[in-house]
Amino acid sequence: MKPEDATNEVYRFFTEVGIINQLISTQLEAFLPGRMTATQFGILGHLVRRPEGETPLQLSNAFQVPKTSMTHMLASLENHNLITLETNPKDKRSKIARSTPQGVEFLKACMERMSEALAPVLSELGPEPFNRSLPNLTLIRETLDKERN
Amino acid sequence: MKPEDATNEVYRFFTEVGIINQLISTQLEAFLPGRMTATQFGILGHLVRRPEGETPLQLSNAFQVPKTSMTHMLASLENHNLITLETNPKDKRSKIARSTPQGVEFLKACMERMSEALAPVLSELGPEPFNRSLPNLTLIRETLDKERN
DNA sequence: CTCCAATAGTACGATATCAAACTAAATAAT
DNA sequence: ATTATTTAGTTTGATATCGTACTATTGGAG
Repeated sequence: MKPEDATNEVYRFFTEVGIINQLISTQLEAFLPGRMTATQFGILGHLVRRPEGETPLQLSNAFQVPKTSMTHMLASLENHNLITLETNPKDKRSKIARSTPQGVEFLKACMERMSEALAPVLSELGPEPFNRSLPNLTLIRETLDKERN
Repeated sequence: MKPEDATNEVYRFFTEVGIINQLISTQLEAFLPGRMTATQFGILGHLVRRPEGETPLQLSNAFQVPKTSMTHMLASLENHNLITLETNPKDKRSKIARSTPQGVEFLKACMERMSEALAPVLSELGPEPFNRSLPNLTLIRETLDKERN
Protein backbone atom coordinates (compact mmCIF):
# COMPACT_ATOMS: atom_id res chain seq x y z
CA MET A 1 0.00 0.00 0.00
CA LYS A 2 1.24 3.45 -0.93
CA PRO A 3 1.70 5.90 1.93
CA GLU A 4 -0.90 8.10 0.30
CA ASP A 5 -3.48 5.34 0.54
CA ALA A 6 -2.61 4.90 4.19
CA THR A 7 -3.22 8.59 4.84
CA ASN A 8 -6.47 8.35 3.01
CA GLU A 9 -7.53 5.42 5.10
CA VAL A 10 -6.71 7.26 8.31
CA TYR A 11 -8.75 10.18 7.10
CA ARG A 12 -11.71 7.91 6.42
CA PHE A 13 -11.25 6.34 9.83
CA PHE A 14 -11.60 9.71 11.52
CA THR A 15 -14.55 10.61 9.34
CA GLU A 16 -16.38 7.43 10.35
CA VAL A 17 -15.55 8.05 13.98
CA GLY A 18 -16.98 11.55 13.67
CA ILE A 19 -20.23 10.38 12.13
CA ILE A 20 -20.74 7.50 14.56
CA ASN A 21 -20.13 9.89 17.42
CA GLN A 22 -22.65 12.27 15.95
CA LEU A 23 -25.28 9.56 15.47
CA ILE A 24 -24.89 8.20 18.98
CA SER A 25 -24.74 11.59 20.68
CA THR A 26 -27.86 12.75 18.91
CA GLN A 27 -29.77 9.65 19.84
CA LEU A 28 -28.62 9.78 23.44
CA GLU A 29 -29.32 13.47 23.80
CA ALA A 30 -32.87 12.87 22.67
CA PHE A 31 -33.32 10.89 25.89
CA LEU A 32 -31.60 13.36 28.15
CA PRO A 33 -33.49 16.13 29.96
CA GLY A 34 -33.17 19.71 28.82
CA ARG A 35 -29.95 20.31 26.98
CA MET A 36 -27.80 17.85 28.84
CA THR A 37 -25.12 16.71 26.48
CA ALA A 38 -23.66 13.28 25.71
CA THR A 39 -20.33 14.33 27.21
CA GLN A 40 -22.03 15.37 30.45
CA PHE A 41 -23.71 12.00 30.54
CA GLY A 42 -20.34 10.35 29.96
CA ILE A 43 -18.91 12.25 32.90
CA LEU A 44 -21.71 11.03 35.12
CA GLY A 45 -21.01 7.44 34.05
CA HIS A 46 -17.33 7.92 34.77
CA LEU A 47 -18.11 9.18 38.27
CA VAL A 48 -20.60 6.44 39.00
CA ARG A 49 -17.89 3.90 38.27
CA ARG A 50 -15.54 5.75 40.66
CA PRO A 51 -17.30 6.27 43.99
CA GLU A 52 -14.18 7.89 45.44
CA GLY A 53 -14.75 10.77 43.00
CA GLU A 54 -12.42 12.75 40.77
CA THR A 55 -11.23 16.31 40.48
CA PRO A 56 -12.44 18.53 37.63
CA LEU A 57 -8.94 18.49 36.16
CA GLN A 58 -8.82 14.70 36.10
CA LEU A 59 -12.16 14.72 34.34
CA SER A 60 -11.13 17.26 31.75
CA ASN A 61 -8.09 15.12 31.00
CA ALA A 62 -10.14 11.95 30.75
CA PHE A 63 -12.68 13.49 28.38
CA GLN A 64 -10.29 15.80 26.59
CA VAL A 65 -12.31 18.94 27.08
CA PRO A 66 -10.97 22.29 28.32
CA LYS A 67 -11.22 22.74 32.05
CA THR A 68 -13.33 25.82 31.48
CA SER A 69 -15.91 23.60 29.78
CA MET A 70 -15.66 21.17 32.66
CA THR A 71 -16.58 23.90 35.13
CA HIS A 72 -19.77 24.48 33.23
CA MET A 73 -20.63 20.81 32.79
CA LEU A 74 -20.09 20.00 36.44
CA ALA A 75 -22.15 22.99 37.52
CA SER A 76 -24.95 21.75 35.32
CA LEU A 77 -24.78 18.20 36.68
CA GLU A 78 -24.75 19.60 40.20
CA ASN A 79 -27.84 21.69 39.47
CA HIS A 80 -29.62 18.50 38.46
CA ASN A 81 -28.51 16.93 41.78
CA LEU A 82 -26.73 14.18 39.89
CA ILE A 83 -23.34 14.92 41.40
CA THR A 84 -21.86 16.77 44.38
CA LEU A 85 -18.88 19.11 44.33
CA GLU A 86 -16.85 19.47 47.49
CA THR A 87 -13.56 21.19 48.09
CA ASN A 88 -10.68 18.76 48.18
CA PRO A 89 -9.41 18.49 51.77
CA LYS A 90 -5.94 17.68 50.47
CA ASP A 91 -5.72 20.78 48.27
CA LYS A 92 -7.93 23.75 48.86
CA ARG A 93 -7.58 24.99 45.29
CA SER A 94 -9.20 21.81 44.12
CA LYS A 95 -12.55 20.08 44.27
CA ILE A 96 -13.90 16.57 44.19
CA ALA A 97 -16.87 15.56 42.09
CA ARG A 98 -18.88 12.54 43.17
CA SER A 99 -22.08 11.00 41.87
CA THR A 100 -25.17 11.11 44.06
CA PRO A 101 -27.67 8.26 44.49
CA GLN A 102 -29.96 10.14 42.11
CA GLY A 103 -27.08 10.25 39.66
CA VAL A 104 -26.70 6.48 39.82
CA GLU A 105 -30.41 6.01 39.35
CA PHE A 106 -30.60 8.46 36.48
CA LEU A 107 -27.66 6.84 34.69
CA LYS A 108 -29.24 3.43 35.00
CA ALA A 109 -32.57 4.61 33.63
CA CYS A 110 -30.98 6.36 30.66
CA MET A 111 -28.77 3.42 29.83
CA GLU A 112 -31.75 1.13 29.83
CA ARG A 113 -33.61 3.36 27.44
CA MET A 114 -30.55 3.63 25.26
CA SER A 115 -30.17 -0.15 25.23
CA GLU A 116 -33.76 -0.51 24.09
CA ALA A 117 -33.22 2.04 21.36
CA LEU A 118 -30.08 0.27 20.18
CA ALA A 119 -31.48 -3.24 20.42
CA PRO A 120 -32.36 -3.47 16.70
CA VAL A 121 -28.86 -2.38 15.78
CA LEU A 122 -27.25 -4.92 18.08
CA SER A 123 -29.41 -7.78 16.95
CA GLU A 124 -28.69 -6.92 13.34
CA LEU A 125 -24.94 -6.58 13.79
CA GLY A 126 -24.21 -8.98 16.59
CA PRO A 127 -21.33 -8.30 18.97
CA GLU A 128 -18.50 -9.03 16.52
CA PRO A 129 -18.01 -5.64 14.85
CA PHE A 130 -17.73 -3.99 18.26
CA ASN A 131 -15.65 -6.81 19.61
CA ARG A 132 -13.18 -6.68 16.77
CA SER A 133 -12.76 -2.94 16.62
CA LEU A 134 -12.62 -2.15 20.31
CA PRO A 135 -9.00 -3.23 20.95
CA ASN A 136 -7.86 -1.23 17.92
CA LEU A 137 -9.80 1.82 19.04
CA THR A 138 -8.30 1.60 22.49
CA LEU A 139 -4.84 1.36 21.02
CA ILE A 140 -5.42 4.34 18.76
CA ARG A 141 -6.92 6.38 21.57
CA GLU A 142 -3.98 5.62 23.87
CA THR A 143 -1.44 6.56 21.24
CA LEU A 144 -3.21 9.76 20.26
CA ASP A 145 -3.40 10.66 23.91
CA LYS A 146 0.25 9.90 24.51
CA GLU A 147 1.54 11.79 21.48
CA ARG A 148 -0.61 14.84 22.12
CA ASN A 149 1.75 17.77 22.59
CA MET B 1 -20.42 -14.02 26.48
CA LYS B 2 -23.36 -12.84 28.58
CA PRO B 3 -25.63 -10.26 26.97
CA GLU B 4 -24.69 -7.88 29.76
CA ASP B 5 -21.06 -8.11 28.76
CA ALA B 6 -21.99 -7.38 25.17
CA THR B 7 -23.87 -4.26 26.23
CA ASN B 8 -20.91 -3.22 28.27
CA GLU B 9 -18.62 -3.68 25.32
CA VAL B 10 -20.86 -1.59 23.11
CA TYR B 11 -20.85 1.10 25.74
CA ARG B 12 -17.06 1.08 25.85
CA PHE B 13 -16.99 1.18 22.06
CA PHE B 14 -19.02 4.38 22.03
CA THR B 15 -16.91 5.85 24.80
CA GLU B 16 -13.73 5.24 22.83
CA VAL B 17 -15.30 6.68 19.72
CA GLY B 18 -16.25 9.78 21.68
CA ILE B 19 -12.78 10.31 23.08
CA ILE B 20 -11.00 9.70 19.77
CA ASN B 21 -13.36 12.14 18.13
CA GLN B 22 -12.61 14.66 20.84
CA LEU B 23 -8.85 14.22 20.53
CA ILE B 24 -8.84 14.57 16.76
CA SER B 25 -11.28 17.46 16.65
CA THR B 26 -9.30 19.39 19.21
CA GLN B 27 -6.05 18.86 17.38
CA LEU B 28 -7.57 19.78 14.04
CA GLU B 29 -9.34 22.84 15.41
CA ALA B 30 -6.04 24.11 16.71
CA PHE B 31 -4.95 24.41 13.07
CA LEU B 32 -8.15 26.00 11.84
CA PRO B 33 -8.64 29.77 11.68
CA GLY B 34 -10.91 31.48 14.18
CA ARG B 35 -13.51 29.15 15.55
CA MET B 36 -13.97 26.97 12.53
CA THR B 37 -14.93 23.51 13.76
CA ALA B 38 -13.90 20.03 12.69
CA THR B 39 -17.38 19.41 11.29
CA GLN B 40 -17.18 22.52 9.13
CA PHE B 41 -13.84 21.32 7.87
CA GLY B 42 -15.36 17.91 7.17
CA ILE B 43 -18.08 19.58 5.12
CA LEU B 44 -15.49 21.39 3.06
CA GLY B 45 -13.68 18.11 2.38
CA HIS B 46 -16.95 16.51 1.38
CA LEU B 47 -17.65 19.31 -1.10
CA VAL B 48 -14.15 19.28 -2.52
CA ARG B 49 -14.60 15.62 -3.36
CA ARG B 50 -17.93 16.44 -5.09
CA PRO B 51 -17.40 19.27 -7.57
CA GLU B 52 -21.04 19.09 -8.65
CA GLY B 53 -21.97 20.34 -5.18
CA GLU B 54 -24.63 19.29 -2.70
CA THR B 55 -27.69 20.84 -1.14
CA PRO B 56 -27.68 21.86 2.53
CA LEU B 57 -30.14 19.09 3.29
CA GLN B 58 -27.92 16.44 1.72
CA LEU B 59 -25.07 17.75 3.81
CA SER B 60 -27.02 17.73 7.05
CA ASN B 61 -27.97 14.12 6.35
CA ALA B 62 -24.40 13.15 5.55
CA PHE B 63 -23.02 14.70 8.72
CA GLN B 64 -26.02 14.05 10.91
CA VAL B 65 -26.42 17.59 12.14
CA PRO B 66 -29.69 19.56 12.21
CA LYS B 67 -30.33 21.60 9.12
CA THR B 68 -30.46 24.73 11.21
CA SER B 69 -26.85 24.06 12.21
CA MET B 70 -25.99 23.48 8.59
CA THR B 71 -27.32 26.92 7.65
CA HIS B 72 -24.92 28.44 10.12
CA MET B 73 -21.94 26.32 9.11
CA LEU B 74 -22.40 27.00 5.40
CA ALA B 75 -22.78 30.72 6.02
CA SER B 76 -19.52 30.65 7.93
CA LEU B 77 -17.70 28.73 5.17
CA GLU B 78 -19.11 31.15 2.62
CA ASN B 79 -17.86 34.13 4.63
CA HIS B 80 -14.39 32.64 4.48
CA ASN B 81 -14.80 32.32 0.68
CA LEU B 82 -14.22 28.58 0.93
CA ILE B 83 -17.56 27.66 -0.66
CA THR B 84 -20.27 29.27 -2.75
CA LEU B 85 -24.02 29.00 -2.19
CA GLU B 86 -26.31 29.36 -5.18
CA THR B 87 -30.02 28.76 -5.49
CA ASN B 88 -30.79 25.43 -7.04
CA PRO B 89 -32.18 26.01 -10.56
CA LYS B 90 -34.20 22.82 -10.26
CA ASP B 91 -35.91 23.83 -7.01
CA LYS B 92 -36.08 27.41 -5.92
CA ARG B 93 -36.56 26.49 -2.27
CA SER B 94 -33.17 24.82 -2.34
CA LYS B 95 -29.53 25.79 -2.73
CA ILE B 96 -26.33 24.22 -3.94
CA ALA B 97 -23.09 24.45 -2.01
CA ARG B 98 -19.83 24.10 -3.94
CA SER B 99 -16.22 24.47 -2.92
CA THR B 100 -14.19 27.34 -4.35
CA PRO B 101 -10.57 27.12 -5.56
CA GLN B 102 -9.58 28.79 -2.28
CA GLY B 103 -11.51 26.07 -0.47
CA VAL B 104 -9.55 23.36 -2.28
CA GLU B 105 -6.29 25.10 -1.47
CA PHE B 106 -7.21 25.65 2.14
CA LEU B 107 -8.24 22.03 2.60
CA LYS B 108 -4.98 20.81 1.13
CA ALA B 109 -2.89 23.04 3.37
CA CYS B 110 -4.76 22.00 6.52
CA MET B 111 -4.56 18.32 5.67
CA GLU B 112 -0.84 18.57 5.17
CA ARG B 113 -0.37 20.18 8.55
CA MET B 114 -2.61 17.59 10.11
CA SER B 115 -0.60 14.80 8.49
CA GLU B 116 2.60 16.23 9.92
CA ALA B 117 1.04 16.47 13.34
CA LEU B 118 -0.16 12.88 13.17
CA ALA B 119 3.02 11.45 11.68
CA PRO B 120 4.39 10.26 15.05
CA VAL B 121 1.14 8.47 15.79
CA LEU B 122 1.07 6.77 12.41
CA SER B 123 4.64 5.68 12.53
CA GLU B 124 4.12 4.28 16.01
CA LEU B 125 0.91 2.43 15.18
CA GLY B 126 1.37 1.58 11.53
CA PRO B 127 -1.64 1.28 9.25
CA GLU B 128 -3.02 -1.96 10.70
CA PRO B 129 -5.21 -0.68 13.56
CA PHE B 130 -6.96 1.70 11.16
CA ASN B 131 -7.08 -0.90 8.44
CA ARG B 132 -8.63 -3.50 10.67
CA SER B 133 -11.22 -1.30 12.31
CA LEU B 134 -12.38 0.71 9.33
CA PRO B 135 -14.64 -1.93 7.76
CA ASN B 136 -16.28 -2.57 11.11
CA LEU B 137 -16.79 1.14 11.70
CA THR B 138 -18.35 1.54 8.29
CA LEU B 139 -20.68 -1.34 8.98
CA ILE B 140 -21.69 0.06 12.35
CA ARG B 141 -22.19 3.53 10.92
CA GLU B 142 -24.37 2.22 8.12
CA THR B 143 -26.51 0.19 10.48
CA LEU B 144 -26.90 3.02 12.97
CA ASP B 145 -27.89 5.28 10.14
CA LYS B 146 -30.37 2.81 8.72
CA GLU B 147 -32.04 2.03 12.04
CA ARG B 148 -32.29 5.64 13.11
CA ASN B 149 -36.00 6.34 13.64
C1' DC C 1 -57.00 25.51 -11.53
C1' DT C 2 -57.30 25.58 -6.46
C1' DC C 3 -56.18 24.00 -2.27
C1' DC C 4 -53.42 21.45 0.87
C1' DA C 5 -49.77 18.78 2.56
C1' DA C 6 -44.95 18.13 2.33
C1' DT C 7 -40.40 20.00 1.82
C1' DA C 8 -36.03 23.33 1.88
C1' DG C 9 -34.16 26.63 4.18
C1' DT C 10 -34.01 30.59 7.71
C1' DA C 11 -34.87 33.75 11.96
C1' DC C 12 -34.83 33.74 16.65
C1' DG C 13 -33.81 32.57 21.24
C1' DA C 14 -31.62 29.57 24.57
C1' DT C 15 -27.81 27.03 25.95
C1' DA C 16 -23.05 24.81 25.27
C1' DT C 17 -18.40 25.36 24.34
C1' DC C 18 -14.13 27.40 24.75
C1' DA C 19 -10.06 30.95 24.73
C1' DA C 20 -8.11 34.60 27.52
C1' DA C 21 -7.51 36.69 31.65
C1' DC C 22 -8.08 36.27 36.41
C1' DT C 23 -7.93 34.59 41.69
C1' DA C 24 -6.30 31.76 45.14
C1' DA C 25 -3.61 28.05 46.88
C1' DA C 26 0.46 25.22 46.73
C1' DT C 27 5.24 24.58 45.74
C1' DA C 28 9.93 25.88 44.58
C1' DA C 29 13.84 29.02 44.76
C1' DT C 30 16.69 32.00 47.07
C1' DA D 1 10.86 33.29 55.66
C1' DT D 2 10.03 35.73 51.39
C1' DT D 3 9.29 35.80 46.76
C1' DA D 4 8.45 33.66 42.34
C1' DT D 5 6.41 30.07 39.83
C1' DT D 6 3.16 26.70 39.04
C1' DT D 7 -1.31 24.83 39.44
C1' DA D 8 -6.76 24.37 40.11
C1' DG D 9 -10.57 26.39 39.11
C1' DT D 10 -13.64 30.41 37.71
C1' DT D 11 -15.22 34.66 35.27
C1' DT D 12 -15.98 36.87 31.13
C1' DG D 13 -17.01 37.43 26.46
C1' DA D 14 -17.41 35.49 21.91
C1' DT D 15 -19.05 32.01 18.92
C1' DA D 16 -21.29 27.33 17.85
C1' DT D 17 -25.13 24.49 18.17
C1' DC D 18 -29.78 23.38 17.98
C1' DG D 19 -35.09 23.33 19.01
C1' DT D 20 -39.15 25.90 17.71
C1' DA D 21 -41.61 28.46 14.78
C1' DC D 22 -41.67 30.62 10.46
C1' DT D 23 -41.60 31.63 5.00
C1' DA D 24 -41.41 30.17 0.42
C1' DT D 25 -41.83 26.68 -2.95
C1' DT D 26 -43.24 22.40 -4.71
C1' DG D 27 -46.27 18.72 -5.96
C1' DG D 28 -50.34 16.14 -5.56
C1' DA D 29 -55.62 15.57 -4.86
C1' DG D 30 -59.90 16.99 -6.07
